[in-house]
Amino acid sequence: METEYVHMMRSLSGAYRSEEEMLITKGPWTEEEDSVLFNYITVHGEGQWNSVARSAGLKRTGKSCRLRWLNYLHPSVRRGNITLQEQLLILDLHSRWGNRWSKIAEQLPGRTDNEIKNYWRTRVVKQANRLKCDINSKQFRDTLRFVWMPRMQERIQAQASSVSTGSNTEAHSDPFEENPCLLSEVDVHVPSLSDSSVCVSRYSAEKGYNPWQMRNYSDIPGYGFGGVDLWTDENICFLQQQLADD
DNA sequence: AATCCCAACAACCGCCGTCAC
DNA sequence: TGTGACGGCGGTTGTTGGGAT
Repeated sequence: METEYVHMMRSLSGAYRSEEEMLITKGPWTEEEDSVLFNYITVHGEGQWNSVARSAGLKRTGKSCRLRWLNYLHPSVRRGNITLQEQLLILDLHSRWGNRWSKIAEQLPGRTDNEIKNYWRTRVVKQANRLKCDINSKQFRDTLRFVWMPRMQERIQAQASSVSTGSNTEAHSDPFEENPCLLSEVDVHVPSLSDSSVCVSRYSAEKGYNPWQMRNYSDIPGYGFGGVDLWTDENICFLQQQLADD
């Protein structure tokens, strides 16, 4: 990221190609810039980003304004940790669509493609690296889809039932909690999860687990979730075992 | 208290598709 | 049909804050 210092040095060395380029500010947005952009878009609306930058008097590129608005200033942007439901949905949709971040983001209300991309890289890719596993390998993808995701689903159901019994103290700021149909709505638009359920059964049978006889996933060695973040050492260890078994 | 390391996130860059001229 | 401007997208990098040493 370019600092004011670099900016100044480039100016002095004549590294900028034009007067206009010299005036472009880079790096983190200030509160004042945010305020200017927000007020301008509130009055004039989105689009025509280059003219937004010019007309609002911001020394930013149109692209930079667009990104700042979409990823940070837009009223619908949700801040805070990615919930279990969202994690599951990201894994599910990524298994179908790959790195189509913007498409995946469309299915997660208030989440941006950048946020999802960051989640994927900092959590999932990192864990794959820890497991010395190629993130694109069939082995890793199958394990995620047929072992990991069902575990998450169980966890979500457990969480939901604890909500219904009043034992859950978490704040209800999660759109999926407010509207549990969201997950199934997504399944209307994309291939159903049911195909993976069949495979889960097949996979479990191969591993000697009968999902229909199991009262819960605690019958699977290594099952258990500490906090909302699923990528705990314990769970990674479990994944490692599954991958090793294959 | 100082330093190092790493995770998380914000922002930039380059490429590509679209559209107007 | 060619070309330039613009916007969207995915990949990558820089910054920062917090925990470990």
